[in-house]
Amino acid sequence: MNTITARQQEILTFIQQTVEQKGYPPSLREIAGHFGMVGTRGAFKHVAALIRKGHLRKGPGARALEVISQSQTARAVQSKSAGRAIPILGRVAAGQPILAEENLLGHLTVDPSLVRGREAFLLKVKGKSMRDAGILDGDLVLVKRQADADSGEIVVAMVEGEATVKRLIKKRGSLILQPENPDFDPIVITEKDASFQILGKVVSLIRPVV
Amino acid sequence: MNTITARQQEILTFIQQTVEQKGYPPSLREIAGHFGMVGTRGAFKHVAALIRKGHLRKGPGARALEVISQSQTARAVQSKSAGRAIPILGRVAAGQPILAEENLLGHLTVDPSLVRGREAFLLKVKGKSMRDAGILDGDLVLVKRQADADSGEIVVAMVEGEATVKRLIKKRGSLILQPENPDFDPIVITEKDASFQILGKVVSLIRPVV
DNA sequence: TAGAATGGTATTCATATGAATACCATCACG
DNA sequence: CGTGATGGTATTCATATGAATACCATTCTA
Repeated sequence: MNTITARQQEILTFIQQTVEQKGYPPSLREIAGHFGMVGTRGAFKHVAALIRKGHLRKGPGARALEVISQSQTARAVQSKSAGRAIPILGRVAAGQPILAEENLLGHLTVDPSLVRGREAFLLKVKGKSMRDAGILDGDLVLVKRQADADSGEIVVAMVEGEATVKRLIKKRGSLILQPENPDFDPIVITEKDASFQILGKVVSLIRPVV
Repeated sequence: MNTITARQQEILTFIQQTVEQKGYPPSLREIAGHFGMVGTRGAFKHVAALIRKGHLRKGPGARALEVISQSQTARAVQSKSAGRAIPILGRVAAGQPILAEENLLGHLTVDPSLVRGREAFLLKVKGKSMRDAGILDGDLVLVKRQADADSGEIVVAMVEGEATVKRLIKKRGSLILQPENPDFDPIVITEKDASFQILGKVVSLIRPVV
């Protein structure tokens, strides 16, 4: 049941590659066209078989194919010897894509176990506001992209057009960005502050001494 | 022209996250629904603006949105990149080869720029004696193997059968291992202490948060 | 203060797309 | 030797989806 035919593997690989390359899966007609088929029925049957065998998932609507096991195993295979190149950001300007080129300081290869699966970036920390959490000026924090976080977690957030690293405290609906240094004051986020945004959660730290 | 409004950034982030999570972009109606809009026109205009500003690309057919700058760097993130697998040591027992198997906790892939050329290992730090240097319990220090070091550098040294991380101070021929925490006392090395040995110099630090 | 850009509601339309029906060829397998 | 699974062609159909027209409120800027 879990066994897959050679032809089905071809189809699956093509779908996988298209998703990897363009960010969205091919339509049935694109699959059929790529393999020289005339109608869509052939491609449809293969896709149906792959869904039945658990290699694909189908969401509602058009072009809603999600690749299941293939990408997961591919990721697990990568985790052995190779690393992932993570972009290093110096600053994060408001109203721009986070990974805008002018902010990019370079890339650093990081062990996949530190960034399992998700989009991530490295941010060069400025200032000493998180000193007592062992995060010093110049450290690189590895940030997993997510729009929310749990209370007590250390996050990177946009406040007044600046990306800042603080501990997030949720208290009766209000948000506090808590520094880990008595010389600094907490930042309280009022509900209506639209400029506030959580960019991600700090999942690791890398300090290039010297 | 390249500037993006806050709302557009929200939309772009949502598209980005959906692609990242499911492997295909949301439809206009899914975007509209997620932001509480009624029709598709609002979402459509934002998408059009993002295409015009170069942050998205539109292929032929339905649900064929490709995220440009964001996903390209995100894709670069996914790309494999060469790193060096560095052994992680939990403890270092006296009178044994440093890399003895029983001490090995595993391996971590590290960017080559952090360990240029030399033999290196990662040591899992125990205790809080280097707290004020931002080295916390559980951190991994990346150690470059060398038998000596300059005064002021942070080193890993064997003292009384234990590997310890301290700042090395050289003073008129005598050696001091200086903690970075007032709760701990410096260790003074007498010249004839044969059990003392510098294992290497700390060149980087990696903290796997959580 | 006029005008452009943003960010919408309400509605409609053309079509790309998934899915179905009917039929067929090949191959493995008991 | 029949039977089921695979892998198709040819054709049709319902609809999810992108895109358009018309209109409006707000904000920012020249």
